[in-house]
Amino acid sequence: MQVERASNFIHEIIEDDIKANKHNGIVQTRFPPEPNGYLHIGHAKSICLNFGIAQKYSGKCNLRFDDTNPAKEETEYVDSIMEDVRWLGFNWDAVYYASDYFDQMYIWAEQLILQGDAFVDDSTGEEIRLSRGTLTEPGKESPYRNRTINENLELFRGMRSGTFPDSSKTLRAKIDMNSPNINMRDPIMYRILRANHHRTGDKWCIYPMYDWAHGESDSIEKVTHSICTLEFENHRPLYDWFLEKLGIFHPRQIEFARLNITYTLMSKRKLLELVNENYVTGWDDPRMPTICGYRRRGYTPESIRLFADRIGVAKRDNMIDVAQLENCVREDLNKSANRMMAVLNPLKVVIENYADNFTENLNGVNNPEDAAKGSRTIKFSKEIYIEQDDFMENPSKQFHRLAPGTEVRLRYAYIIKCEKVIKNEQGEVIELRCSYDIDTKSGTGTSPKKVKGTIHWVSAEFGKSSEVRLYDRLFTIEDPAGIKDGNWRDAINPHSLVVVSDAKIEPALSECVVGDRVQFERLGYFAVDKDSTADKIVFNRAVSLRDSWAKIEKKNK
RNA sequence: UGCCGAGUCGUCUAACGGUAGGACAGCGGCCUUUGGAGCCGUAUGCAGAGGUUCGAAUCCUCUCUCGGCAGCCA
Repeated sequence: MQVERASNFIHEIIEDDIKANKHNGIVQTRFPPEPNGYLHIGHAKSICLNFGIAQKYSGKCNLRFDDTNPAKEETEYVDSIMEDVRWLGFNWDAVYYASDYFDQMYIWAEQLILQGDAFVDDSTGEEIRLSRGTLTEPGKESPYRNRTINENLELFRGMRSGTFPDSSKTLRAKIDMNSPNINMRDPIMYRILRANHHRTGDKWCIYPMYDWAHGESDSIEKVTHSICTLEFENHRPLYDWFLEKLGIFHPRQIEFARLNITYTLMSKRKLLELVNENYVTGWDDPRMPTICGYRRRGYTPESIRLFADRIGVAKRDNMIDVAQLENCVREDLNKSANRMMAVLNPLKVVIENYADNFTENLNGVNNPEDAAKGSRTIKFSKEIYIEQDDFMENPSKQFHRLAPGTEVRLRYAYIIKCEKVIKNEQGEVIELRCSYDIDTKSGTGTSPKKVKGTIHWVSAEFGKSSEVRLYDRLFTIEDPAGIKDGNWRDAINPHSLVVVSDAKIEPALSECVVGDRVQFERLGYFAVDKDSTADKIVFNRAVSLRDSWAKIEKKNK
């Protein structure tokens, strides 16, 4: 799909730079995830932005794992991140790891020590916290701040070689404890931490902090535009300070507002908790806002890219209506998904005047939006299932479906009339007896008869059984992250998953394979889940169709 | 209370001193063998107050509101 990229303030900056021949007109970006969790749709926004810029301006975009904290990072996450970026449809120019640069960073750290711009601090974590000051009060200088260059160098080498216990010392940039920007109050560059790193193993016992690693990694990669989210805005002075002190290639950091979606949580930490506390079945649970969750649910990469394009990029905080995302999914799937028939809540219908043991082959169009998708044969028989919702014993005037004595068209088949309603002892409707009009067969064009409604159905004889999982928003309130008093867990929607264990599907549907996406006519878009077995295929509802009847019903209440 | 940043329809997003436009959501209608899709129409917005200007969402001043920052996380 051709995604037209709307212009935004970052594109403008880049276009100005190109015009000014900055960096000889070269554009280099990067997507820098920390491999400590799965990617979510917020990352997708960033991925589309960074890779999209590379495409638009004939530049390059790297994938770089920001793996400076071995305590949290795992190879499992690295693998999933690469899979998700590829699935979204992007190819990186190179894969790098911040850990690839540990040696270079170490050399640069010694350079700063030599320049008198960094020192080894023996203060404890508590002491550092206390001396940092507050938002309104300046900090106090560490008593170790004025060590000699040689002493600092010796101690720092000791830190690296494992002479000192974990957390007993840090390397700090020597900047300004009075700075109104707390990030500039002698920020920590290295901490001593004996942890096995997913790539460097036990080679290092000191690890660089984000601020000390990020800009330097960008610089090594000659990133021209280092795009990150708003919470790093206050870090930019420090980002620039390091690069200036080092005198190395200086990328420009640009911040944009991260994505928020209604009824959705977007923090990796909270998503991890949802997984660990079994509120969902895993990172790829179709209710999760993760890339793999959406993938499993049936969303397409195109739909997510379209969404990223539609929502734009700016600096103001935002809360995107989840309907916006769902609309993108519908828009894409409407074009690409084949139509099939499935009945979620079956109500048996016996067509009394239809011959016993007779069947007919009907023709169903696979996709009215795409003639190339062809058609299929659907078998019709005397006993069928229709949707319980498509029958109403005492209908309102606006109800266009089946009711006692009324007529409705069966999609691709005949017009039937409800002759008799059969109920059980509890008074529930369990079966309908209908008659069909042989002159109304679909496609013949011979019948002058018009009916207002057309409903879907599945042959009782030829249909198959299926499990269908209906997903709804995971949270009951628009901004679960914004809950002040109380727990976001309280806002979890207890009905976010409804399992239909015995849905009836037309035979062609049972031939679908995992990942296939189809439209169940009049119901929504569904995707075959990986839990499917040879005996039972499982469908996930990606998104329902727009339901104007539901709207009418709602209004009448 | 310090610093940084942001305020445009309900929600997003455009406008670069010259008619406030688009998308989603809403509403009304058309069409329809999916109450789908599509099509048409429609309401709602420049945080406030001053100023500069022939003309301000845009430039200036003040005010208000919201967000971020006090991890050896990123």
